[in-house]
Amino acid sequence: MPEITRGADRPPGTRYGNRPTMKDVAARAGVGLKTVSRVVNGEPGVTPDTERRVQEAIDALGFRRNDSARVLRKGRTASIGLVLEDLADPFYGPLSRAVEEVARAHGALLINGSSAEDPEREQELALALCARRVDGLVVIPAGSDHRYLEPEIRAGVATVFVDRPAGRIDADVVLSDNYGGARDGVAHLIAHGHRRIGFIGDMPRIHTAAERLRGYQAAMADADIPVAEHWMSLGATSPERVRREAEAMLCDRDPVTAVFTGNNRVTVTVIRVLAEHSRQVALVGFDDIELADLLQPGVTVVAQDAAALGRTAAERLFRQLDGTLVTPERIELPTRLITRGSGELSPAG
Amino acid sequence: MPEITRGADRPPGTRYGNRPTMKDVAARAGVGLKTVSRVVNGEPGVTPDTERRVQEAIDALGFRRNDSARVLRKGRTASIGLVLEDLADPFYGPLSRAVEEVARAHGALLINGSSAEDPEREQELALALCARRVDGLVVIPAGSDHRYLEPEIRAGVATVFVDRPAGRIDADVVLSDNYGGARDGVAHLIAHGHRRIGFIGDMPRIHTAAERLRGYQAAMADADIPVAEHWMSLGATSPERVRREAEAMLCDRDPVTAVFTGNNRVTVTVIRVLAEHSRQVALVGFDDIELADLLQPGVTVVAQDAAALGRTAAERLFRQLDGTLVTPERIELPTRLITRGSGELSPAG
DNA sequence: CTGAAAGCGCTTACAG
DNA sequence: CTGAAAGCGCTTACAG
Repeated sequence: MPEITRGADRPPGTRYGNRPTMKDVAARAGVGLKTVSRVVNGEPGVTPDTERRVQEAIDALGFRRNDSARVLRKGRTASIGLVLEDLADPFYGPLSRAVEEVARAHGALLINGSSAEDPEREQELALALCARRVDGLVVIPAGSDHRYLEPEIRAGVATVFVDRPAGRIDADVVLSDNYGGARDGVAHLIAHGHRRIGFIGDMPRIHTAAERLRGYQAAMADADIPVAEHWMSLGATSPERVRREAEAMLCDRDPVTAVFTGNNRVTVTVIRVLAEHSRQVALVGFDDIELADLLQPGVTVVAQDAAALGRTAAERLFRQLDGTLVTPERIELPTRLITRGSGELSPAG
Repeated sequence: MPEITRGADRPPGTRYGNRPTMKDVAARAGVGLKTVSRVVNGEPGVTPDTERRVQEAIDALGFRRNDSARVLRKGRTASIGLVLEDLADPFYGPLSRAVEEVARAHGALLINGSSAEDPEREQELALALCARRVDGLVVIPAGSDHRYLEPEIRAGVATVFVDRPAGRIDADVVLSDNYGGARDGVAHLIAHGHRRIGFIGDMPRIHTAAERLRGYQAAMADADIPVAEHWMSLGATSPERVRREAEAMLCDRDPVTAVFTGNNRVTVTVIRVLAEHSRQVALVGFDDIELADLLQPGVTVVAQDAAALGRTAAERLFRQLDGTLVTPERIELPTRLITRGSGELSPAG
């Protein structure tokens, strides 16, 4: 096993000082710098013999082109940034993967960052990515004011917002039909005889949460059902809060017979609460969840297509970079109601 | 709304050509380049008055330092790469997030890439990241020969392998105790009276799959239970194959009374098969899965701590970069048996 | 077919 | 306290 030299053994600040450069390759092959560049980049105009000599020098020295230097000269970095809420959330995994696949198809790398739903952290991250001169940015907004990105967009950073709209700037946005999905989900509960329906969602400043609540309210209004204030609860999706709210709605003097949950995290907690509850309560949740079909009853959901959101956004990003796209648009992807049992329970008593 | 200039309106190849540089700021503020650099980097030795003038020029021009250029001069890029199998897999989300958090604490960005379990793609990705001169690389290996990374490691790229060991090179490795976890899980089934226990796992070339099979075999041997060849199945984790194998084991003339599943994807499919099956069959799965506690029966699992794997690996990576770490080590994190019902069923008949 | 010079946007090392 | 020159490792534009 060859001794592997670690950072510690090298003079500080010269991590790559011992890396061979094109200059080293040129010297060894006895050719000019530009000729090495030609060989490395597969450009034409090099005799087979010269090419062979250069290639030998490359192999002997273990040369690998420094793309950072290349980037500085070329302008484009062939990398894009993705700012999302939390990579660990099962909703963002597929979205992120979809963005990555599109990036890969365009020869670009993907830099990921989690904002943890903190607007300041979102901004810090997005601007750090711009400082690295990513070619484009896919942002799932945590904040509601994105004017800080205007100079970057003007300087040529392609930008697409996903899942939630951009705040106070005109930009490409790819969303799910949150309003329509929630409205359909709640209408489904109403169609099964429910009138006392609770809504538990995420913090009201999050666009998707507000839109889904609006959908709930529209469905209730369409059916002429007056909504009690305490049937609606927006706030942090921590299990503690959701549990408290769900229990309150269920044990009220005036208990709900069905609950519509505003996202996957809320749904999971409410399922737990309902499992401990004696009376059967209907449930429809926004976002699909794994194994939803195997629970008793199966969980009826309004599913959005996370991968499609990511794919659509990334494709628009690269079309911006192509110059094919000029006018910002708002794209809305449909949701899908998947019935599995929990949403088809009729009101008890 | 101000007109936003898109890529299309700019001469090709000069995306950032219109970005102000330190030189522009210097000219506008009437100072030298180095003075701008001092202000931008918060270095001492600038009069308050000069600093103010420079700051004004920065704001007026909308200057943002080009970190790509900075990196070229400084040596370190303050970015690390993570090569994993699939960002969309619920196991890798938390792992990835944990790596990101550690990177963030060290002021570094994270570039993610999915190998899709393809050794060639792993290599291509890892080398592309090296060409970008990431400071370090966290790799969840798809391949079994990582000698291609030797020149990079020698050149100073910190490297840590996670989840599976490196192949044919000496490097830091952070693993779960796959062997011990599987052995304990199978021993748990044996303790509940099972002797006919099936094992369905991932492809044998994947280290974790092989180790878990070894754990299964050890537990069976410890209990003096001879293992029939057709009780063990390693292969692709596609639902089709897993379903076929599970059904074969269950409907055999000599059916198993319990199944040990080798990872989360296999577990999910086997749960589906068992749900359709008339006879109750015990199940213990490797990897925890969401909502496992809410199924009927709850799913007993051998859980690994994905976040801890990521955190541990990333921390070692930065310790390599500090120079605090010199000798490659193999770290094994414990697994945890979580009993929820399915693993405590006794053999039927 | 080949290469010397200039430059990408910064930082380093040094001199005033 | 301040700045001119050189250089990081490439590519571009040009000349031979």
